[in-house]
Amino acid sequence: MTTRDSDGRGAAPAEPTRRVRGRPRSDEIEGTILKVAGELLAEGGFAALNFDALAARARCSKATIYRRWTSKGHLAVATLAELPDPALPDRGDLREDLRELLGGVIAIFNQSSAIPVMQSLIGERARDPELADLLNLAFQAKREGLANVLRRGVARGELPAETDLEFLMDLIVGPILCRYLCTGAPVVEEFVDEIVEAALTSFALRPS
Amino acid sequence: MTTRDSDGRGAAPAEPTRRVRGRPRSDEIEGTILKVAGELLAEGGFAALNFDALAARARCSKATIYRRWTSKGHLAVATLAELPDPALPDRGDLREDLRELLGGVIAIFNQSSAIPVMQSLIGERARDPELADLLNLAFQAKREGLANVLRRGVARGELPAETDLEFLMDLIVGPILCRYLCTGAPVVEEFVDEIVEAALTSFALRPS
Amino acid sequence: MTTRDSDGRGAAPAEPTRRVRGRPRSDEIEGTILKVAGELLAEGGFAALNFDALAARARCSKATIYRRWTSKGHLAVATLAELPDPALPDRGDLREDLRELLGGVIAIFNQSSAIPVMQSLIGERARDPELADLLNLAFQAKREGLANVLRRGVARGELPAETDLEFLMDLIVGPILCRYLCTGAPVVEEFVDEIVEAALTSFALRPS
Amino acid sequence: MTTRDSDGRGAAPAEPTRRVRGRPRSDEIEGTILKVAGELLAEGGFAALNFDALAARARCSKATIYRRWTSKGHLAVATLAELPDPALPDRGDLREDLRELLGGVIAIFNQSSAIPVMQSLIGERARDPELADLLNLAFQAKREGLANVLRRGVARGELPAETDLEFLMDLIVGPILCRYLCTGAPVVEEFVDEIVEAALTSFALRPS
DNA sequence: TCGTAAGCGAGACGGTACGTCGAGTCTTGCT
DNA sequence: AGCAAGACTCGACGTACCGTCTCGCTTACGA
Repeated sequence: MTTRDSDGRGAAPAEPTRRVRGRPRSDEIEGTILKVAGELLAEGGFAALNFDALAARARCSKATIYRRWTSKGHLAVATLAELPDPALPDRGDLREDLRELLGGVIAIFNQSSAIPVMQSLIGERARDPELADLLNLAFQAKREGLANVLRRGVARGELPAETDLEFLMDLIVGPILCRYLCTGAPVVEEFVDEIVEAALTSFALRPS
Repeated sequence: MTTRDSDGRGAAPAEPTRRVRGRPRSDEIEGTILKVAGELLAEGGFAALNFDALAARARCSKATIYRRWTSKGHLAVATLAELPDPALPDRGDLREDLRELLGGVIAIFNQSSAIPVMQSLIGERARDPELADLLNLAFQAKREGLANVLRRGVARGELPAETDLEFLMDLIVGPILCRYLCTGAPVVEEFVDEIVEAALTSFALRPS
Repeated sequence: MTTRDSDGRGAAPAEPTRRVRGRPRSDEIEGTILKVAGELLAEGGFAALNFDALAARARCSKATIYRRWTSKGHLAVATLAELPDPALPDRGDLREDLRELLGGVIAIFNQSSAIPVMQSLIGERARDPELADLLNLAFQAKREGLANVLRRGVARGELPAETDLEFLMDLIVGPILCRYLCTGAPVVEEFVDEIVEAALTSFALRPS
Repeated sequence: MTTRDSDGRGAAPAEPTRRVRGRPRSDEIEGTILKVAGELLAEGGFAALNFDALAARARCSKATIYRRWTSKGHLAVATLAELPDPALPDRGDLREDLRELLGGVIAIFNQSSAIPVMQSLIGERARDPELADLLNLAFQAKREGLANVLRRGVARGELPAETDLEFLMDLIVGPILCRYLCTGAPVVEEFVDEIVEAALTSFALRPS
């Protein structure tokens, strides 16, 4: 998800006058910038995401970057959105689905450089409300997979119909984020399993 | 808790020659700096904690600040440590104690400007490992109260003796931090109560 | 005098196949650009002659300008060449002719915005030798009128045949340029008259 | 003559509280900057006077330069002021004195890189009125030597008491500047001698 | 009449310099 | 030795302009 200034008009079907005047922006450059930005972030975290260095390594000019993303934060959010999403499991069992989904998520996080990036972005929230919104959107998107799994659990009768899904998600996601972002403690499969157990114990109708 | 470089208090018994050469440091200035730093942080977050501005408002020189705290991060951690600690409840009931303790904590956080400061500090973790350690210490200190309450619950037989307290604390603290730091959602009494209920449902021997 | 790249006027006699393929350049735009360029120069000097702003105000594209003038300097020289030339006097008396010619010149300069433009162009000489040549041509053209008047003075016997006209022109033009370009002092009729007197005193055979 | 923001208090005798607080500005750096600036100007004219390059070559930071001179123009004027002044001749004869003084001046100019610098500065006059004032002061200072020689000529009776010295100076200096700045023609001893001859023919009481 | 070469508006592009700002350090003279 | 003041280095920031380029459209000649 990039932050082009001219987007978000929302699903215009059969875009008739979509052809804008002037030279179109280069998609290739956009990809290169995101790739290089990801590399820089992986190498040295948010602090290393330096527009001068980025421009030099992407062989483009700073203006070309600023034309697309108005700040380091926006760019970092965009690289975050490039992260792969884990496969959505659907095995017919809530416990199984949760373990698989969360296992996939932490596998992706553990072997990417996304954690320091997220930490830095949280630091930027304080100064840039627009970035905060962007970040919320990104978070929401990431939570959507979890919401789907839980909704299926409700449909299957594994969770009560009146379950407060938002709270349940906080309960599941919170401890993971706490380790990733605050304490820096390792997040492993067993930790996730314990969380799933605790959540199901608290909420599930038939704790198997 | 400041981070004087020449700490080591408590070691020298009967400090007779404690009188060092030269002019002694002014305690008054130290308090002023912390106060002003807190104001700046409250006004504009970590970004507003600018040493030039701070020196000007505290009517001291930058050197005087650096002599005490070696970086912005250290200073911010110090202001965080100035936050009051909630009273440690001990009513003989785990549920009551947890609700009171956590309620006190969120009351303090909700009416201070500590949240953006913590967000910023998490952002700094990525760049400064030394700061990360400092921050961990500060976190640990804050968790100590919770650990005490839980330990008393174990002693009273409300929790199994083999309970993984670290995990339980992650389970309790995680959702709160998740809201404070990531989603920015409000943290109210009801939310805390739900967390306590869920935690006790999962772990308590007699869920009352 | 513009600086079309496809100049070569005057050479081809009876240009039969002069008609090139493709859409011909718009003369109207050319005039508009020169007009707007003159306005910009008058408003803020050479620095204000900004191709982006110029294109916007002339409602044309930058490419259209660059197609005609290869640089800011060339364009500025072109606007300078748009200045009117004073009438060439021929009253049969050198003193009279000089006073009239020079009076006409300073009248034009005083009420145009050409001075800051010339100053800026002199500044560009240092960096762009090609522009320097262009500027020399423009200067030469402006001096030609003066040369004619002086040559008629020689022909009438008012000046010695062996007079170094180049030097005499420097002597006459120098003080005026000195004021216009260096000191910024006002250039009025009396000043010109004094120069003419001094020049004739030094060079004329019969100082009337 | 530098352009320190805090100067011009004018000849306070026995400056008592002249000692300002804080670290004093480094004279050494100031000299280095001026030297390097002169080199850059000599190498590539005003366009090469690039603050980044200058800072790199002078091994100082841009802020240190900006602290002293607020723009390229100011800095260039300062390097101009570093030019040596010719010896003030006083042989008791106006013609001799003028030839020697002007010969000295053109010798200095011809073997320095001051001409393109002056051209560029004239270009900047148009945009920066403050610089224009600075430049006028510098010009005035340079003219002072000539004014002294002429005043002595008046005192000796070689020039009429009522001579308009300002005009006479324009007459002498104008042609030289014209060549240096506008036409780029060489300025040699013979040219200066001709000017002196012409000026004396027009103004001197006893044209020797 | 229709193809095609050039002109055209729009605006993205790589470069380069700008002037500013914040961090952390250093250098004065005074206390 | 601490202190206020303020200069210092370093390096990123975001902006602006230059001169070039790439689009898709328009114009008018010539086949």
